[in-house]
Amino acid sequence: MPPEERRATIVAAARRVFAARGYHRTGIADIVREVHVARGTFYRYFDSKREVFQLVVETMMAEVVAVVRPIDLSHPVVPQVEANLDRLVQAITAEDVVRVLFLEAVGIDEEGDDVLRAFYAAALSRIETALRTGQALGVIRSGDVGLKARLLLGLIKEPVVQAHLQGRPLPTHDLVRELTTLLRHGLIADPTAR
Amino acid sequence: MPPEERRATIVAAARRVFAARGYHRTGIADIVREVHVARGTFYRYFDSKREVFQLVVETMMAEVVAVVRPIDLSHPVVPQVEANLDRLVQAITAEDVVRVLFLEAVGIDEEGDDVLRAFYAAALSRIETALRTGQALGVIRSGDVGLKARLLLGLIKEPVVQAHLQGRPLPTHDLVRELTTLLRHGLIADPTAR
Amino acid sequence: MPPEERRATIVAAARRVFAARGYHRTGIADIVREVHVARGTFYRYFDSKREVFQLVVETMMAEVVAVVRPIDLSHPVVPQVEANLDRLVQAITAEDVVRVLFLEAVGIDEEGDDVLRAFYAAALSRIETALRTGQALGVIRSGDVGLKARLLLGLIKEPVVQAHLQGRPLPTHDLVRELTTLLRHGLIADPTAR
Amino acid sequence: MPPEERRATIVAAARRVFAARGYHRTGIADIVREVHVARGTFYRYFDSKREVFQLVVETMMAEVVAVVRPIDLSHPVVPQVEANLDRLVQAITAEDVVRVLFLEAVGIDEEGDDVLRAFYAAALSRIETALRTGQALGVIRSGDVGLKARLLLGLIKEPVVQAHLQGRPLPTHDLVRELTTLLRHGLIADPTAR
DNA sequence: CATGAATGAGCTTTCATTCAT
DNA sequence: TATGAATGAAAGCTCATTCAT
Repeated sequence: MPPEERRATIVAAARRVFAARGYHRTGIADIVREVHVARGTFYRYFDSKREVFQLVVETMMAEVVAVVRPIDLSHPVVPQVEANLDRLVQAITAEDVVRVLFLEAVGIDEEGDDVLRAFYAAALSRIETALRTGQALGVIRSGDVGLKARLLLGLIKEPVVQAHLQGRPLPTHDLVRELTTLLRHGLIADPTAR
Repeated sequence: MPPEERRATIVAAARRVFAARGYHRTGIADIVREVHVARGTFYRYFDSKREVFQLVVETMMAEVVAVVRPIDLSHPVVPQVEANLDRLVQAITAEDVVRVLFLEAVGIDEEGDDVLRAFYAAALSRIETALRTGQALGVIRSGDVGLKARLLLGLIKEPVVQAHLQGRPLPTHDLVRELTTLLRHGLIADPTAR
Repeated sequence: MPPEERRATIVAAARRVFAARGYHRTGIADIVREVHVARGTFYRYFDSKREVFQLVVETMMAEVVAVVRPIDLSHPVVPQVEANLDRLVQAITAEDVVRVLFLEAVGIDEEGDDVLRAFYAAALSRIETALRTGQALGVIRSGDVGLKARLLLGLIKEPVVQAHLQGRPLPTHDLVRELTTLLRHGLIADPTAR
Repeated sequence: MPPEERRATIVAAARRVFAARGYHRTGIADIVREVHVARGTFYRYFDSKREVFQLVVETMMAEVVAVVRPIDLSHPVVPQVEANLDRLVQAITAEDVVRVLFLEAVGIDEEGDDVLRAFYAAALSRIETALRTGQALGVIRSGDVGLKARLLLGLIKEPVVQAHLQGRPLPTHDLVRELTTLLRHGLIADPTAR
């Protein structure tokens, strides 16, 4: 098996195990058992447990980010935003993403927290930019975009996390509908326009 | 030092250490060093590290819950809700509460997750009841209260968590204002009427 | 409660607990719980767990020894020997004596082993003296009394220990009868016939 | 070093240490120091201290049992019995066997006691069968074989244990001779004379 | 390059003993 | 004298990481 492929296999296995058991309860033993590879082999591809975990986390971050497409202002904006929202919820609803990215990735160590911080900073900054654009276009209520961005983040993240915790499936479309309704009549500048 | 006081001292120290280092990076050694007490003394008061942690978590849950007062429908509702919100945000903004309750308490073990699940279930159920009352009074938009409750939870939790992660202070009043604005024009049945 | 009485109460409790749980599984906590006395009080009367245990052991040794009465050669010997045997078996059949003296007292530490050694040395020496007297009287087969004494000891101890281990009661009189028959005639039915 | 060999080395070391210091005074540290192996290595091969100890005990039991060969009734019985006796005494005279099997194995925990019980039950049952055969052949005195078996056990075990306790060597052949004499004729010189 | 046995620091927990009250 | 809270050494065990084969 070519190195890159082996490496990928290990990451995939690690992802599965981390998602199933969490970071702390996962041992290298669990990962190598899953890949059918010896312990030593694992350490040929990664320096530490921390490293694979970080890789898994960053892969997930990339996946989530990739799903959000830039808004093309020369086309109707709302459907694009809704499609983004839909894909985003879809992406973060995946069992392993919720568990690893939202529940396990936090508090491992300083370095891990840095990466997490950077991820959320980037996400928030992107939302803020979008909001500012919206304000300039007069479709987003004026005011502090920083707070608005964080509120938006919570609107998306929390239902997903709660559904995971309670072990119930989350109907993506219902969530998006409820969410957009909330946004339209609360965040949209001129609700009477509808 | 009377037993109850000593016990409280240990819990307090544990709370500080867990908040500073997280559950997994905290050793009994850290806790007893903080209280200036011998290892054995810790185990006179608690059966295990898990037990103190759970106690700290449940104490925090109680603190958070205690802050939310029942709404008296014979008085104006909005100020009461806003006061509740204000106190709630205040309570969960505390550094140690964010870290321990929102970031560390998750995924320790099955029993811990059960407690957490129960906590959120109770919180959501309380929010849902309030929403249903609001719907009956015609001040809350109709529709699934379950999803609405989760959205509300996210609106409150996420800004707090983000502020903690980014290490920035959260201006409670700004948050509450922003939040109520969002709620008024999004969740309130007929914004034009007001 | 006068000191001597208290001391005795503690020893008695210790004896019960040691008999029930063995030396290693017994904690000072178990003993003081049994006497309804504080830990500190225990240490006012004894220097260590080892010390009470040793006291219990030595008490038992004394009890066992006390039961064996000197043979009066001016009276018929056999009934006296049989009465001694009977009392001896009775004494060591007591649940606590078997457990503590025969099973737990061994291997605690060098000092404890010394006491045990001395006990058995005294017992064996007493048996040897009796055997020698018997030989002089022509009622005991000639030969090494050392070995004979050890064989005799085993004849008495082992059935008691086995009954304890298997949790079955030991019919004292049957044992003594079987034992005296063996001593009188051996186990082999008709040696001359072979 | 091949795993089986390493495992065996550890068991051998454990056996030595348990024999020298007893179960309770032996730490994993003592064992691994003896094998020149790290603590972790020990736990690669055994789940716990209890487990190796049990293995050592059961190995000894097997060794002792293996030494006793079935009697072939088509050949002279007495020499076969005496050879068995000789080998048996030889086997249990080994310093480590006496200490571990006879003195330390008792009272560790319920499971250990079960194994011990089973061992003695099997041994006694084997002796009883032999005695019954002997009775059928008319060479063993009639009467309860249960008690007789326990007496026999004591005749063999006790001299060995005593020799160990007193730190004196036990002349196997003398013991066997004395023992067979006792079995043949009893201890009393001339019972009919009285 | 792959293996898996070996490592050892570090963890939680126990418990005989001490000592201030 | 009696108390029981406090002590801390030491135990058994885990697991991320290393390294000889």
